[in-house]
Amino acid sequence: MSRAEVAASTGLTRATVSALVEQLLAARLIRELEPVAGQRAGRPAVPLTAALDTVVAIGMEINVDYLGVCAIDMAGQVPVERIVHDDFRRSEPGPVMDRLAQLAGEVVTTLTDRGVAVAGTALALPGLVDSITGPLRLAPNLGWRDVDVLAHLARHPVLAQVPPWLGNEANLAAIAEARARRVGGPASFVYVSGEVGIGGAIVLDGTIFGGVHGWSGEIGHVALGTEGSFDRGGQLEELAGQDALLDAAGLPRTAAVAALLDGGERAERALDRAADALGLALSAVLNIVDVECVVLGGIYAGLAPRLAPRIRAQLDARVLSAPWSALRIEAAAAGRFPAMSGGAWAVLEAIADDPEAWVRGDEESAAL
Amino acid sequence: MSRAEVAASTGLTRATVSALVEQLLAARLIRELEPVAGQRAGRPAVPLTAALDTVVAIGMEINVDYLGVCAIDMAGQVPVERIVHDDFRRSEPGPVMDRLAQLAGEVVTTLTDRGVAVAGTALALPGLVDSITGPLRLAPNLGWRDVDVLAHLARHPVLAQVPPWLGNEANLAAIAEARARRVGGPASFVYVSGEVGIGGAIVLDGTIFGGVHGWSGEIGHVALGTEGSFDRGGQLEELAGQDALLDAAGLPRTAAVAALLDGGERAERALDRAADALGLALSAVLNIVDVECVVLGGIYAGLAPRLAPRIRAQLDARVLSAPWSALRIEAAAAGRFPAMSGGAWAVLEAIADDPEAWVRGDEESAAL
DNA sequence: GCGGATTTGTTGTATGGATGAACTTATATC
DNA sequence: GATATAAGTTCATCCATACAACAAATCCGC
Repeated sequence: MSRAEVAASTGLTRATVSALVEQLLAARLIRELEPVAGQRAGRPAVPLTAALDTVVAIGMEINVDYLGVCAIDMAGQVPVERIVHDDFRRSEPGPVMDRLAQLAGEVVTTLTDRGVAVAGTALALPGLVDSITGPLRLAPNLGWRDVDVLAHLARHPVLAQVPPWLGNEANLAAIAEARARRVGGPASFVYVSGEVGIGGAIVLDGTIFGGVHGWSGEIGHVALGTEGSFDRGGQLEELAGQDALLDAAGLPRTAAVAALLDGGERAERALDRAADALGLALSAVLNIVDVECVVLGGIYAGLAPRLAPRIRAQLDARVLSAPWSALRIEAAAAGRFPAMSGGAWAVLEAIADDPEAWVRGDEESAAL
Repeated sequence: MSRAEVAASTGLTRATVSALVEQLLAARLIRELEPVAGQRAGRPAVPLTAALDTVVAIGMEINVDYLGVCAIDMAGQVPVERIVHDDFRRSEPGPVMDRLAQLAGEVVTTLTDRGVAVAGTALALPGLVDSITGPLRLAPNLGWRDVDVLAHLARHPVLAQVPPWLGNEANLAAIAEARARRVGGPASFVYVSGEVGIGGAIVLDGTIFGGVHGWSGEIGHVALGTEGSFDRGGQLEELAGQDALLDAAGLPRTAAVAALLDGGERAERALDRAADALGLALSAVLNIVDVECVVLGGIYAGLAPRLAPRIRAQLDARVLSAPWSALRIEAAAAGRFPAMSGGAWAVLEAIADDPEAWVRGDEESAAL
């Protein structure tokens, strides 16, 4: 996309676009490629692309059985990725956060030594985070409750410089998914993040729909199967979460989820039941928020072909608008650790949305 | 609110605000009140208010047992309101729309004769409307399906001049409710419209959350009570809709809903069960979209004190974020026929959002 | 191989919406 | 009545963008 194309698609003049591009180049947010003499007559256009490895954001994640840090640049490249596998069920928050901060500190210093500007950091957590700064209210599968993550991480000097944005794991993963799907215009979908817990997020035109506190999309806790009375009835997570699935299939909880696909009759029944439960919960979601696409992420990504038909049957039967909606059920397209890269991407997107603020801030810190 | 206050709260200078106010006054969108010598020293401020009876929008509605037309001006006054009661269950679309058009035509000509500018019209329908122009896909309780409302109404010359925006009854009612609640900043809530059907809408910061087609909020069709299997299970509307409620209470369907409040033991049980069903469905809504307030409208407005405790019990038990959310369950505050006035209000809000476009359009039509 | 057509990017000058400071108007207070 | 205070207006200035002309780099036809 050249200056002239930008001008044509935005309605600004080429002169204006040139001036703006000048600033972005100076800020190292974009770069020029070699002009490629096309088939058309006229002076060849200078293609503009996101800059490579000049400005990065750090994405971090603490999840049930791993923690990790990655960096991504404006071009979406991942110059660094560090993962530590461990079991954090019922863990002590302090030491876990210290390990993360340690890892993140190493990554940040490595990058700044290479002259790369670190624009910001983000941390994905499997629970309810109160705004992007607030405490982690509840992370059921870690066993954490009311943890002031930001205050703890600020004790580490490197992270105090770039205090992380906190976000829900599923919400940030959905951002990564939205990025992966944004070819041909922004996407709208419901993202289902299947892990030990089941999270979710609603994306409209490429933007997360967070709600008042940012706690939208908790589809794992939608009530199902009330058995005729309204007093009982389990939630989706208890029926279709990773542990529930493996238990129902008679497999050990340490088994790979892929084992379900040729796990015999019990596994088949477990998958059918999980798909029905997912379909029922998703029918509620789609009656409430009108989107046309369900994206299955986490453990469901690999199971998507197996689950989709039964999910679709529930949706077709129960979603009022189904006859006029081109409902789609798809496997997630974002890579491994989408929450981590999604968080980093959110930071970079904020810069892309308001490059002026970043340029100003950059000059200020240069002046110090 | 004076020019100086506007300047202070927007960050613009008083000079700029004065210039803009000048235009709005010329367009008759706002008016000046008498300066009131306050307690403060200094020149008294000239209060500015929405103009009265100079620019109006027409709100129309076709519902199951009435149709109507009203006009409201920028100040929210209702200079005209015309209602016709009738039963439109399983009606023929054509004649019903003709009756509405007839009524609307009279209202419009009356107003224009008085020198009032009609900014636009809106029509509320109890069903799925495909965008604000598109056909009415489905109105279950009217028995209408795929009706091209706009084309039919355009056959009436007066309405062809001001083609209506089409909208879902619950969505437009929620707009009226948002307007009634916008004191002290925009409101976020889930609106439940209890009628023969149960509609709903999600409002975030005063804006309807429509989704891809504008079909969000169909909570009447959320599935409940699956009896252990996922194949069966009714929807909320069948359990807590007006007809279901009256049937369960052993009352005739023509009875007033208020009769339930002292309808004996059967009515009590029916109300309990409806409240539980509403609570369960709303728990799904609140897990999926994070808002803190549920507004009960339609028939539920009058029943709110009776229903709220049981609804709240369900929400507290089932909404993951309930412990950190100040959940409120309230009766609707908008007046009678909220969908009608909400539609009209939506038209006026569009003008308030972009007064320049209206001023331009006004000058154009004056030039003709 | 060279002039014309074509498209890109840049360099001016012009303009419209907002700013900021000074000014006028209208009140309260001492 | 003098002074302080606040509201609204006037006017010179600024800044981002538009507009127009130009330079640069390619393709095309003869």
